[in-house]
Amino acid sequence: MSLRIALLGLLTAAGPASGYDLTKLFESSISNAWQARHSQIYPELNKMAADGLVTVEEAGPRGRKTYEITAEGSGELRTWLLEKEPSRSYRSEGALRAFLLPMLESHEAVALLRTEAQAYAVRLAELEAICAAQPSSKKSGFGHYALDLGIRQARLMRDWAEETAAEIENLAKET
Amino acid sequence: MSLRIALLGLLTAAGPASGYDLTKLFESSISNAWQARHSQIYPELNKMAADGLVTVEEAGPRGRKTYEITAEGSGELRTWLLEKEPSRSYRSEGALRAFLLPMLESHEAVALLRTEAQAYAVRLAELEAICAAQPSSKKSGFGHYALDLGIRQARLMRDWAEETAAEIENLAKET
DNA sequence: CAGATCATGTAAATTGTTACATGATTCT
DNA sequence: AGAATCATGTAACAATTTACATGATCTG
Repeated sequence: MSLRIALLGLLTAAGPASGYDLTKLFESSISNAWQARHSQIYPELNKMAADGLVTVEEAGPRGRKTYEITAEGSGELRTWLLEKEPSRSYRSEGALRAFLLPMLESHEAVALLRTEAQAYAVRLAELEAICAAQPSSKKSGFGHYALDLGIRQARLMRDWAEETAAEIENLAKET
Repeated sequence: MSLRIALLGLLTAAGPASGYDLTKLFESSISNAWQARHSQIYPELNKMAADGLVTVEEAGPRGRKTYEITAEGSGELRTWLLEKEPSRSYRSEGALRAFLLPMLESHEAVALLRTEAQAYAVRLAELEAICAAQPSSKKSGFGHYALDLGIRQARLMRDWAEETAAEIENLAKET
């Protein structure tokens, strides 16, 4: 379901687009929130067309097909946002690693955490660059809130990894 | 792969356990990091036994089977932690909702965010209660770091939802 | 003894990843 | 002309969810 919602959202935010365009939008615009490969996107778009949520215009060079959201599609999206009970379930390899940290030697755990902190610092810088590049007029456009959330999350992970590394180092020193 | 790792981790943290026990441990201990249903856990344990990562003792009432991690299993877990490049990809319905917020009327978005903030406040309180109940001796045991991370994340979501609701409310007032 | 809980499984459907396959157009 | 990129798809496999199915043991 969420894939379908993400596609409807992108078609709302960016206007008519091809599967190829949407694949790239997944990478550039919404990758903080959801991911999908073209092999999942193309069949889903065809199903959505069959369900009347989008229209297809088969034209353009290289067999390009352009999809456009229909009124029914917009309705579906609104209903999902306003009426569907959100699923807050969460899967994260990073959190799984956090759970397992105590089975490592202190120095191993610290090294792992420092590497994580570094990776999240890089992501944070990337997201902040995107944010800075945004014209202030777009401050409330699509993606703005998701970007803010992504920045907060990257900062959280960086800080958590750094602080936890320091904490474990201190614990190790005491003994 | 991550399911297998989570199971090995739980068997390391909690000692020998049945599939049923592990199903409950997923809910109580590691739900912040990963989730799995019994229908996924039982077959996976059998595969792991076939691969020599755990041993099975078929005994106990009601056909209960007890699984114990082997040296090979521990090795697999350590290798995963220390050598596998972490995947930082992330899927979250909450972030998807954040992306889509601008398509709603201000008052709808604000209502949605306030509900989210409330839900995350509840989760935060639950996690903090678990943390407070923990004896200080367990401060560095399994789950401790994951719990800290979970608390930070719940707080982040609550604050983000609240602040964003306030921001949208202000923007709406200005016009 | 009835209801709750313990305990294990399988099947079908959905979702997501990786790999395979193909051809058109544009750019240098 | 050759390389890069645009553009679409399918197939096989892996992971996950939901539903179906069954029976043992404990508790009041």
